[in-house]
Amino acid sequence: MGSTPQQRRGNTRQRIQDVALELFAEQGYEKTSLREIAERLEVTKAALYYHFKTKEDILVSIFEDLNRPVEELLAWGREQPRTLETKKEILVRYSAALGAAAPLFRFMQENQAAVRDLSIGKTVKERVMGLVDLFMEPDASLADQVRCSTALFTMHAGMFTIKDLEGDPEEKRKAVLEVAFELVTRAHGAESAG
Amino acid sequence: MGSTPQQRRGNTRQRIQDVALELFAEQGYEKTSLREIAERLEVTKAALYYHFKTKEDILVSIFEDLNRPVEELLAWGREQPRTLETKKEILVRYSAALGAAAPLFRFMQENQAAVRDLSIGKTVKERVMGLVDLFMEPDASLADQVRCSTALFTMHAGMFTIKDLEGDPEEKRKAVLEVAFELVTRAHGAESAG
Amino acid sequence: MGSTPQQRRGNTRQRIQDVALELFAEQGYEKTSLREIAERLEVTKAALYYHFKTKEDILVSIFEDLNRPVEELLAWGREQPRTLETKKEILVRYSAALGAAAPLFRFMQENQAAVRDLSIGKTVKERVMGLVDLFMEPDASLADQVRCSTALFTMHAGMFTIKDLEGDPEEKRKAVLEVAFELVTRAHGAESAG
Amino acid sequence: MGSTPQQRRGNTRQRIQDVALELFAEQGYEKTSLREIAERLEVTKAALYYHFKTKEDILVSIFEDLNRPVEELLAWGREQPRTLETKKEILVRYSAALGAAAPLFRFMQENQAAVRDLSIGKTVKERVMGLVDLFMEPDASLADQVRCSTALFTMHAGMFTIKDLEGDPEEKRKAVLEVAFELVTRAHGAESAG
DNA sequence: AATGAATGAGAGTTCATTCAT
DNA sequence: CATGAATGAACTCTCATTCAT
Repeated sequence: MGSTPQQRRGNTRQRIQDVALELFAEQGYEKTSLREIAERLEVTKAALYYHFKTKEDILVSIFEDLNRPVEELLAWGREQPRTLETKKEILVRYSAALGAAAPLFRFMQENQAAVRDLSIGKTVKERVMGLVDLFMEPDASLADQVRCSTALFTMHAGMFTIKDLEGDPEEKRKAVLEVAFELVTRAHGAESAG
Repeated sequence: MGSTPQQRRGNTRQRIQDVALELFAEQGYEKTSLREIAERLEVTKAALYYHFKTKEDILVSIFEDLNRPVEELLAWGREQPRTLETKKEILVRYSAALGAAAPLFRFMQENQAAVRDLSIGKTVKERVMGLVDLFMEPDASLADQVRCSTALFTMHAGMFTIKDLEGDPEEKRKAVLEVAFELVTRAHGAESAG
Repeated sequence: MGSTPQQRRGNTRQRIQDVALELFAEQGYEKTSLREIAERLEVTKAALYYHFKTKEDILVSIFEDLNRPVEELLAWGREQPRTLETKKEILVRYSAALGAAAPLFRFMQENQAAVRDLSIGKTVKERVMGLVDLFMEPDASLADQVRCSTALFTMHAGMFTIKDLEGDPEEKRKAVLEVAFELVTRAHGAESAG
Repeated sequence: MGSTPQQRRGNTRQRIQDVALELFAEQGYEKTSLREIAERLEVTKAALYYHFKTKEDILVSIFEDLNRPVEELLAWGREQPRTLETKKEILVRYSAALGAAAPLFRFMQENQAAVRDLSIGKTVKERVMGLVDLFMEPDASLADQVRCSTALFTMHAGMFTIKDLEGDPEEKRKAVLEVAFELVTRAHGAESAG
């Protein structure tokens, strides 16, 4: 059963993306060869090149597809009032976005050096900085800036560091969110109170 | 005068490590070739093999040298009473250790996928988990476990994420420590108070 | 209005030949890929295969079309008396034939190695030798043989070497013809006078 | 007894150049693969890359070695008085230079398109134009310019076109020279007489 | 303490070509 | 009249590694 050659027709592009992301996340970008991807799909390397211009292009296409929700979140966040409620809502939504594209974000977390040198590097950096900006008050102290960065980072780390902790995944996600809330709340309160 | 060939004699091993670490941190482990290292040192690739058995061995030797303080910190921490004071002292010392070997830790942070597959991967993971254990109370809640992980992670992130923030490096280090303190304190207080 | 898809209908074959020749002349036969040809025509590679059996077949078809006048000139020449007047007339007609299919002859001049290995190679060589034979007296001295070859070659060279010289193209063509006349005349005179 | 591996040591670079030139001249630059060169030498492709940076670099190195006499001839020619005697002497010397590096010049003649796109293309063109300049009087008529170009071109053609004519090679070389003399003499006389 | 010469394996990429639709 | 999808073979080039000297 499964996927006969006939059934596969027309979704090869998608299947390449799926397998590639799986392998990129598992082994890293550099260590994953196109031969490996092709073999796992039972097509030839040349078939990959029918669908994508380069190896990098495979990653770019994955990124563009899966990163869109984050992009939208960023746009949404920029139009909201800078309240604590908004910030919490952003964290909740971000957590959902990360969960929905976990392999991609795990990959980016674990291959920062590789990603930095790729064409998506610039975008990734801008996205992260854009999000941190949504949490940060204009005149935030250094410690508060660290708190906001850390809040975001905690969630990224939650993708894979925390996965070694035992416990129900959903509860872990909540725990991560709780700590992120805490950090952002503190950073928020400090300014509005000060 | 700089370093004439004569002066260099006998410290080639050290120079290889320095250049290798620099390049590993800059470009990643996989993307750095032995040719590149050799060229920058103006020796041949074969010379590298006189001093090190393999490419991986170069990294291992760097890691063994620069990770020693962390190893010692871990040993020390395990003999201390599990007080909040101890935990804070560990954070202070860890911060110093990270600062002293910044390129290595930046490298490990940005190349987690590569490191994981190398022989040092297991050790690195144990080291991190060992440190987190020093902060964690035996019956800590999930949220507290996240707090402790995050405290450590905040410091790693401080190596490179925070470097984009403006401000005096020393003050940034303090700000990072402050947030880490906060997280560990909360995790500590929750248990002893509960 | 240019060439809308509708207008293009039915002359795709011709358009392929045009674009292919243009690229072959520009970049050489080997360096020109079918992908490139197809892209420039905004059709798929498979479309090329609807009209031509192979890449080589494209070139063959171009050659067969554009070389016909030379073929006819050769046949005509063979039926004429071997006078100096005839020889000059052949040169004049050959010059016109070259001018009318300049890109093809430039291509052949600049890609002799490639042409030689293709199926047209044999024909091309026979054509050139056939023409030289029309100039050459049966018992011509070696120097006269060289003169006749050179006369023809001068005209080929005129396609592209001389194009770096400044001056009106039409005048250059005449200058080339003049020199070719000279060479053929000398070779002719030597024999008839000797 | 032929070339045992021991005997080969130390002249591999030279042998690569020899075999490469042979194949380039035989089949063209593009159609000659590094695999082919390596196989004929019974070394691996990687060995070629120990001695040369790229495929193109192999050709460049051959060109630099074998083109030197032409370079020197050009320099010499520029310091001589612009007499007919000088021009003839240049032709004689050029003929010798071409004969000494026949495979290279045959290659360049038959692969003009490929050569043009390579890094040596510019140099080749300058060399030819430089030589033609040595023959050309400043105010030469178009026909005389063609004569001078043709004189040079005749010699290049002599490398391979004329090789189909029967006769002793040395006598053919003389015949070619004779025709070249004639062309240059006419171009020279026209000006000094005019 | 180091080099020169080489290798085997494999990388990413491109090519002309095929064929069911 | 043409496309979409794919292939097999080949390409140039780079890599970590070896070893006699």
